[in-house]
Order: sequence, then structure tokens, then C-alpha cells
Amino acid sequence: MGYRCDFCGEQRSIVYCRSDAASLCLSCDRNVHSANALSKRHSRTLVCERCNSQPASVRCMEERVSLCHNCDWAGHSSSSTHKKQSVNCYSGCPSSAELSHIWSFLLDDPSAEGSACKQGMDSMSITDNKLRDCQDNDGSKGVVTLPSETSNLSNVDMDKEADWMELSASMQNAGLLAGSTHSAMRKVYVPREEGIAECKDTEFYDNFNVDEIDLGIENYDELFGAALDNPDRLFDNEDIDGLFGPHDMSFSDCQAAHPTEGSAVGGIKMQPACSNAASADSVVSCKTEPNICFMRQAHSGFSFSRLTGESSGVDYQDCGASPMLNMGDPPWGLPGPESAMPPSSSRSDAVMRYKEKKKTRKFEKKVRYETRKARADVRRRVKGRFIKAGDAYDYDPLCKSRSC
DNA sequence: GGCTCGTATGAATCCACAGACGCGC
DNA sequence: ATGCGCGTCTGTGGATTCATACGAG
Repeated sequence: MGYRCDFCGEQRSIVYCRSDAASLCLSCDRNVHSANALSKRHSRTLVCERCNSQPASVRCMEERVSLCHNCDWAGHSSSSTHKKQSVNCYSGCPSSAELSHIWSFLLDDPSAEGSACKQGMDSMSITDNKLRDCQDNDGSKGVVTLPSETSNLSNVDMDKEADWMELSASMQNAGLLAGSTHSAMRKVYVPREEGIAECKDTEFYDNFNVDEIDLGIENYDELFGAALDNPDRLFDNEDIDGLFGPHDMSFSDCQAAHPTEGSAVGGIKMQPACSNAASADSVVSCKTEPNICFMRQAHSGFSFSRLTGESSGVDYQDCGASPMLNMGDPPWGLPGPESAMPPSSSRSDAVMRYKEKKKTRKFEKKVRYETRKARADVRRRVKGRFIKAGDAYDYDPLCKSRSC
């Protein structure tokens, strides 16, 4: 089950798209998710190499396999000393080079040489006509530069990014960001002449790459321009889901828990990352997931995220609240050009764009039991209700007609 | 501004039944 | 500890009903 790409059925599945509930090879992943702006938002990650049906959340460096939460839990007892590395998720249409960088452990892992994933990256069918120089010149690990898909970042963007860096640094120092127990972390923004932002920091950086944050002010306007004026009016539960991912969290919860998880500072979009589908189905007890993805979207069309730390995904599973609950004031209340109210002239535009997106939003239903679905798909009905086998019916899904 | 009415939209409900699940033996 | 039988629960899709929101008069 699930060893083959759900789309082409030929290649081996490499990545898992939770929005589509599908395992895809890299080529189909790119084909499917380059179709439109909405599909580009789908967050994907490696597929679990054990069950091949769930998104991988961690990489066991000892066994050299990517595992979902369930398989990780099943295969690694709490006493396990296996070293694990969080698995990044991404959205947009990253190039093979970018994927290589996102999943750098595959490159570091000699056993991954010739693996399906690596082969998939090598043979991505869509031409990377915008192959970017994703590596810093010195190749320093942990430093990712993601220039714009269309062009290098403008000076304005760089300024905004610089603003964010300052803001993030202040937030981190204030312990406002997840994983900020590393109180000593520093982040230094270093603009480059080519217009590519580069960011370096210290120890915490490997687990929390803030420099990959997109600063799409357009998104910021869209998401929060109107909401700031009247969040109760603009947002409801589905809005939260649609804007921030599949949280099972009401807006009131969101407000109580703080917009931190769904907050945007300068266009930063946070979303739950890489948790397995099982947890997605059972998020009732765990309203939020602690993992944060920072989405790079507006400019590059490509986002990249990383779990906040090793095995952090399960640490808060049962707490019923996000660790971000104590993160203090909402970022949008913070001072700074990006957190200020948008101009009223753009507000209506933002609302219009938001409503338009809401219209076209696709609500995907997760089917847990395919067998039941298959049976329901062929079951005869009367006025939509199932009937006993052999009873008179007015609708037969097989005939797509009445009483055929 | 407040009220009523019509329209639009989304959520909840119902149905049968295979399979999952828990429990006792 | 394991396997079996039995009863209960779950979830699946389409049509319908109900609740809510909104605009017009």
C-alpha cells in the first residue's frame, strides 16, 4: 500500500501531501503542486518509509529511515537512544537543489545514495529553469538563502526582512518564539550585494531557521489587514483552517492561545508542520501542534519549514495546548512597520482578495477507511439515505440514475 | 434605525452495513 | 498468553432539514 505514486502510479512515492492525502513521486508532486497558487500552498514532506502512508516527521539517523509519528513511536520506545532528526516540510515548487538542501540528511547519509528519494530528486521531470543558488558560497551548513522565484529580493524586501530579523531577535530574546529556551541565540542579518538575504546565527539556528521566513507583505495585508480592524467579523473557524492550516481550533481558542501559531509578522505564515495523518485525524485532544513551519511563499513561491526541535512534535501531544500559549503578546501588536495597521486604501483590496480566496477554497475531506468509502459509493439510497439491500431505491450510484 | 421577508450558505441529520473494537470465556 | 465468539461502535455519501447571515424593501 502506498508504495507507488498516487498520481502516476508508476514511480515510487517519495513525498506526502496532507492536503491531498496523497503520496507522490517528486515529479508528480511538482506537476500537481505547480498547477495553481492554492496547490502551491500544500505542505509536503517525506513519506514514512515504514508504513508508506503517513508523512514522515523524523529521520532516525541510526536506522536511516524517515518515520511518521506512529512508526517512530512504535519502533522507538521512549528509552530509545536513536538519534533523530526532524524532517522538513515544504510548500511551493522547490527545485531539486532546494529539496536536496531541505533534506540535507539524505546527502549526508551515504546509504541514501541511490535511494528512491535521491533518485527522484535527480530525475525531477520539470526543468528547473529557475534553479537557484541555494547554497551559500562558503557552503556553511544551516544557512539557507532562498532568493525570489521571479527576481532577487528588492531592496524593499530586504529592508522588511531586516526588520523581521530585528523583530525576531527581540521576540526570541523575550522568549516569544517557540524553542526560545535558547535564550542566548543570536541572529545577525547580513545583506548581500546581489540582493539575496543571508542570515547567520548561532547554536539554535540548526533547529530554527528564521532566515527562511518569507516577508510577503502582500500576504500580510491579505491575512491581517482586515482582520486587524475586526477579527471577529473576518475570521471564523474555517478561516483559521484555511489561512493557517488544518487546526482543529476555534478562533476563540486561537485568540486565547494567541495568534502566535497563526500569526504573521511581515508575512510570516506559521502552520503545523509535518505531523502525521493520524494526528491530523485525532487532533481533538491536541488542539494545536507545536511544530512551526515558516512559509516562504509570496516571493519565491516556495516555502520551507523545520520542526522546532527533535521529537518536539510529541512532547506536547497530550497537553491540549500549544507551547506557544505563553508566548506573550501577539506579534501583530508589536511595534514596527509590518505590524502597523495597513493603509485603509488597501484594506478593501485585502478583504476582496480574502473573500475571493475563501470562495475558491477547497475543503478536502479526509477519508479514513477507503473500504467504507468504496462501499458507500456503491450503496443504493432513497432520498440520500442508505437503504437495506434489496429494498426499492431511487438512486443508484453505479447507474448515476434513478431506479435503473 | 428597526423590522419583516426572501435568498443564500453551511452544518447537522438520517439511513444500512462492513469492519474495527472491546469484552468475556 | 492466545484464540474465539459476540455485542457494540464507527464511518462512509447523498438528500434533506435546520440554523444563520445578509440584502432589499
